[in-house]
Amino acid sequence: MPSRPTSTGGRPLRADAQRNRDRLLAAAVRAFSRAGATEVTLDAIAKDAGVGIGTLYRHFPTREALVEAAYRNELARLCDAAPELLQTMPPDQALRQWMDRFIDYMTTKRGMTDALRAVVASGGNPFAESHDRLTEAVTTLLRAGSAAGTVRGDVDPRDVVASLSGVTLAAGAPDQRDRAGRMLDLLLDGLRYGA
Amino acid sequence: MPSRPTSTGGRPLRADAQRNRDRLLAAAVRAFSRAGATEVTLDAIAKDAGVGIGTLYRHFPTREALVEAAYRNELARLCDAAPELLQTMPPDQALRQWMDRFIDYMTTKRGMTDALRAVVASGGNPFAESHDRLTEAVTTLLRAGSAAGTVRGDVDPRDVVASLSGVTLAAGAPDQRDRAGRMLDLLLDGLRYGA
DNA sequence: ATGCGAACCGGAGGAACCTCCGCCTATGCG
DNA sequence: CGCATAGGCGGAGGTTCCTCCGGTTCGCAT
Repeated sequence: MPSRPTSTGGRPLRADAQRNRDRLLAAAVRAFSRAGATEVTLDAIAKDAGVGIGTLYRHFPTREALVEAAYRNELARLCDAAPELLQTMPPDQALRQWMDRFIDYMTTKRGMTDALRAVVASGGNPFAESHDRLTEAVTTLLRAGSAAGTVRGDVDPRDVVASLSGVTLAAGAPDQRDRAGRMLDLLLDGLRYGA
Repeated sequence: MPSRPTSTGGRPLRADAQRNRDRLLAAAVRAFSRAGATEVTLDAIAKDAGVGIGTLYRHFPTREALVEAAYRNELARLCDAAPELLQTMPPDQALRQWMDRFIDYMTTKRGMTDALRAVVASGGNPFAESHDRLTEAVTTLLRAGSAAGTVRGDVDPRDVVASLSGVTLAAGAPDQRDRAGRMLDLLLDGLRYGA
């Protein structure tokens, strides 16, 4: 089973298509880490990757899609941290810590919020992967808390993911980090209420 | 004290400027109620108002500014409803009801979310008015709840406003109305926790 | 009425976005 | 190996955004 190189399923990409896709992604990561993801022109990325603008749009129909794909790896690592946190501290603390990291990550990677909106808004196709991972991580944390009796058990993890993204979208600017923190406090209190 | 016609303070606008401003606003309201605020070109609004595009941009530097100004009246009415609600039901119910209305309003007026982001994000100049009114309404509701003992008293109303906008931004699509409702539940539980 | 400076008007124009479609090439088959 | 074709390539061009500045108008003081 030699790894299906394409991302969204379907039949494997043609060799040239795959090459171009990789180049685009590489160029995007380069560009995004140099400047905020919002202030990079897609034309520039396409040129840097050595492909036409049309090719970029075929692979990534929207700017958000490109950003999401560029950061997918790091986002996955963040999700992987959830089980690890649970091994070193009580569930409710782990939940809080993980959420803090999430916010930190989102506010750091400027332009990530663009992608986040898409990830959360669409149960749709292209973002399903990241969306599922996020939901999975939150589910794990919630279950552990519920089992320990420190978090109520009647909450849909997807609502929590949406709330998290709400915090990011509403207070995602780096200079509002403390407000985001207080919003997390509120959310966590809600998750504890009656538990 | 014959009413200062300009919106953001400073000296009153010159007569022609005021006239153009009014025309622009009228054209914007017309356009926004015909189609979603996101899919109207600013050039079209300017033309409809009979002014140059430059004039539009001078009065409303961003699309959000225009949207916010266009809806300011209705938003104010929403805020005015807070005290009235308090006279007909217990504070925590009033709070909930008011939040529901808020979400309804935001999801109805397509394109309003664009403005909302700006309203909340910036303590800055042009949105100060709406931001203050919103905060004021929430403060009223929170205080009443706190006095009645059904809402905790140690919460900054601005954080609640931000959370509300978070709900809108993350679940503002009309087909996610039920999710938004559950997110409100969570928020309200957080506001009750330990109260 | 008249003159003057401050403030406003308007649209030309450059930048970015995104679509659309004719050309080209990788891939599989005879 | 040579051909047919599905599928990918790329960039010209229409659209919208937003800025910038020369010309005009307003409002006040005289």
